[in-house]
Amino acid sequence: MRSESAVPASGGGQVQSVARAFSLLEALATADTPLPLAEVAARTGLAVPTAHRLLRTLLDLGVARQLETRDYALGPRLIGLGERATPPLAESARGALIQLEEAAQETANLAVLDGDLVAYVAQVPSRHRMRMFTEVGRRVLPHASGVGKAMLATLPERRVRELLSRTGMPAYTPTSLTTEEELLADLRETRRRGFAIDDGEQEIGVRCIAVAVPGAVPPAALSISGPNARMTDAIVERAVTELTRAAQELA
Amino acid sequence: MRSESAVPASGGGQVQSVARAFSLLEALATADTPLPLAEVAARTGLAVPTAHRLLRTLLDLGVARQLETRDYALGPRLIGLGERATPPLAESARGALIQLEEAAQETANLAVLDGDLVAYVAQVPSRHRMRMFTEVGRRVLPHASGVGKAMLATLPERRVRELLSRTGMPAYTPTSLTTEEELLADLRETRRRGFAIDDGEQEIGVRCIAVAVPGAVPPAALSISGPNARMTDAIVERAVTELTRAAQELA
DNA sequence: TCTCATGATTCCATCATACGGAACGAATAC
DNA sequence: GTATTCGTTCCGTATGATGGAATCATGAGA
Repeated sequence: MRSESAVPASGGGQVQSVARAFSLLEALATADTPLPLAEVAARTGLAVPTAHRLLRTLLDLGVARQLETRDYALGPRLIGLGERATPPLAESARGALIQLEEAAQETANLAVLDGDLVAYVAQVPSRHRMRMFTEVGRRVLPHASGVGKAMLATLPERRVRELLSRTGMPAYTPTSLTTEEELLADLRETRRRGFAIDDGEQEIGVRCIAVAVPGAVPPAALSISGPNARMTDAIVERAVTELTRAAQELA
Repeated sequence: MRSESAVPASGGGQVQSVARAFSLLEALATADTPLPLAEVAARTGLAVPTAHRLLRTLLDLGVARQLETRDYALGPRLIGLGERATPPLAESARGALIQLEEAAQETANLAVLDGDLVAYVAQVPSRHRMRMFTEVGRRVLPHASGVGKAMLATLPERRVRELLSRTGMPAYTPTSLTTEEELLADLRETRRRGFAIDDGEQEIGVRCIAVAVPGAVPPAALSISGPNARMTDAIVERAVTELTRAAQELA
């Protein structure tokens, strides 16, 4: 059996088959249409019989389902799990996110700090055709995202240093901050001005404005993000006002 | 390694560790509070080191998360999966379900036919303290549920017979229908009166009124259910009116 | 209706992988 | 300071996951 790569979609894990199973689910989630077995196998890099056996298990569990065409899709069991995994904050932020998108016409996000990672828990996508793919559930390192920096700015420097020592500061783009001092300076600036800016630090060409929800435990933040061509000063100014108001209301 | 029972929470599967992983998630979902390792292991019947290894994998994948107390809870990754697993119908039915609960003060459900099983995909729980545990994601056999019978009544008898030959007709309570003829008669009656009744056939003491969504593919149905002490004739009459109206609107 | 091709499913020999008892370590209570 | 409880790591074992090859559906094209 090969022990090398094998599970590209999701990160490493401990129990191979479980990691592979979620890799399959992720593939089904990413596709905007149900997929035939061969396609799922190809996308996950699994051997066809292996993918088949895993999918059959997921089918039995109700976590995947199969159409008459034999194509596979996500199953209803995930609905309940997803709902119960949603923090109450996400529910109450729904309205705020809708208003934010309304005001800025750009994607509005809510994220919380989950351990050392930032997890996106709710989103209202921009009405524009060109927008970020929905990233609810995605987790990223805090040092290179608007929401992450907004949250870190609420923590004592000692906690930030500890976190960074565990996560490191990999660069995703040329503008990513990669040293502790750079980041701490940025956080001071964030506290001063009351909001965080991510100018292509996570992904080239994407600008993001974020404000922490005051007093939230675990830390949480709201953001508005879009292509920097559209995120003009005027929009940013408007976004800051709305974000700050929304964050206050949530608190 | 024991090959006997081992995974009580969820149904059988093919790949043991995947079935066990979901058994753990189910345990976390069922608990209304985060659980320590020992407790999760106990509830799933898994050995502590096994549960630990699986949970660590789920942690890495973001499907579970761990609080500072080391207790485990469902992770944010499930939110996105859950959303994408939700059929569009569930989204648009939200308003209708809220109105239904409003009118009857009893739990309102939306279910779809997933293969041979009925899957609950959306719910607005009753305001009463005494009510069904949320069952979004749960799948049951159609012959013994209100929504199931409402859906089956829309299918040609041949299709119903085929389905029954695959699923069988186990009795859950003394009033469960257990023969094909009984069920087919019930379905004819359902078509005649325009709604299905489940009088304690799924669970003793629970009465349920259901109406199919006309023309839905796959078949879908709305229902209102509650303890039969509260599901009086007056409530039922009101429920039927509202359910029928709501089902028309959804179609 | 009969190829043929494509893809899904089942088999099965192989051994890597998941397993869990036991030992160890951390954290809290007493 | 000691005991107790709970979490984590170790590691030998053999089970259960694996994937190449064979078989079986399905649908297209003639």
